[in-house]
Amino acid sequence: MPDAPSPDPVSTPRRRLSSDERRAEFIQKSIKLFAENGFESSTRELARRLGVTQPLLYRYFPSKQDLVSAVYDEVYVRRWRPEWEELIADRSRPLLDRLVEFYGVYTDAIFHPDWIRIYLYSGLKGEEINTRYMRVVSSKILTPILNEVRHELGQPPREATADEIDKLWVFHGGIFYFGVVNLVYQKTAPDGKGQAIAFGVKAMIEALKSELAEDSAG
Amino acid sequence: MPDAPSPDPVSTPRRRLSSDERRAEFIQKSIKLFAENGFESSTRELARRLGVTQPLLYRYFPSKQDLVSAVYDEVYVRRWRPEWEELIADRSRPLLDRLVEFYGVYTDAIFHPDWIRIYLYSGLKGEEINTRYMRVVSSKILTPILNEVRHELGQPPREATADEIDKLWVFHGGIFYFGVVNLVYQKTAPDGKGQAIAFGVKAMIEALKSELAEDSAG
DNA sequence: TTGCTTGTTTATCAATTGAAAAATTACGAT
DNA sequence: ATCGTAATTTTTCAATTGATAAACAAGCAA
Repeated sequence: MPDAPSPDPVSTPRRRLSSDERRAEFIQKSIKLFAENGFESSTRELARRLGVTQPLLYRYFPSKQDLVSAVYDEVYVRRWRPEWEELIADRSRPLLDRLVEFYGVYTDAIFHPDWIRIYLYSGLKGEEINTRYMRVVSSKILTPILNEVRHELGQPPREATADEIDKLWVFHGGIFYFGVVNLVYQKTAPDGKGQAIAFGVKAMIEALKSELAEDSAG
Repeated sequence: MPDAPSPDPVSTPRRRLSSDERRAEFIQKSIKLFAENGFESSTRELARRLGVTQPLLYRYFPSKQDLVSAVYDEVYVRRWRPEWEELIADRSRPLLDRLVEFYGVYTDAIFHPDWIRIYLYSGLKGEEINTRYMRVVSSKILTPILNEVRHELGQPPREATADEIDKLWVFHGGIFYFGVVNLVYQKTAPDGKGQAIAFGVKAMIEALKSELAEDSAG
């Protein structure tokens, strides 16, 4: 007995795609499927959603793990925008403005069920790419923000301490977790996103300024 | 061919436990296993870790899902301390002190790989108990904190708006996510926990006060 | 039309899974 | 010492899984 009843032969007279198109379809549908059900989702369910038989997958990916890696690449690497770093460091604008705008566009990129869920699933799996991503956040977002706050205080840039980075994780994580809560509560339109970001950024800048000023005074 | 080589007959001369003890053992080992590998962990792996055969599980739990439910009960329900709510509301002490202490003991309870990972796994599964837990956090932690901040400003208590709760989620989530980051980075001893909490609480109180004062002025 | 390349399906495997039924054996009560 | 209850194991299923090999067919080139 074959595994799948195969696609409806009437509505789908067996279409044939180019190698590149089919591969891209596999990756896109995988993102949806893995985001929904985790990486233990079966290759048969994936094939079913594509209207294709399961062994076809192995024409494009030597193993399921290779498909997972392709998904990681699409989600983690391809969605990062290098201009984010420039936005944070643009001293022609007030810091508050910059950060509010940065978190606006950053969350526009990552506050999607796909992204957040794949991020969490891969983190729980202990995937190296997840750790790597967090180091990128630390070096390309958190450290630059800290530098900008220092600059506002007229302090010279210096190596960030572990405690300082921890504080920035509390702030950054607060905004991220706000996205998670919205997801869990199924708020389809995150109306409060803007004000939540503004609140977080303001609170962080003020608290950090007062701590950094304290340090240099003591 | 039997599935498991069964426990070493030398070191383990086949011990026999009471019904209650065995059941408790199943639950405790399940927490570890599910936290490590997710709820798709096999019942055979669980039995192997207990030094017991797999079908024994079904003497104690009608199905794997029943075991999962028992784990949820242990993690979500049994670890909650009702005295936390009193701690937050104890107006004989300064609010900052109360909140720093509360988040100290609260994170002592939940900043463990077991708890955090089971929380995340169950959240991704969309389990109802996870949503329920978040509502408890909202009503028993976030709303009370908001009330206390209002009281400090001499404002009368009133129903919290969705935006206000969102702001408190940003703060609370920041502290929670700090725990997640520590877990991912494998920091066995979360040294910076205390200062991260102090930073978060201070930042939140200040930012919230200034926003609430603004509102009542405008 | 013919033929070839390659996208796709069919058929099949071995391993793993949750679960049921029946046989066994530890151990406390008598 | 014997007996019976209940804890535990043995045996076995059917379903699902990732993966392979071979057959098939769509569509382009000659």
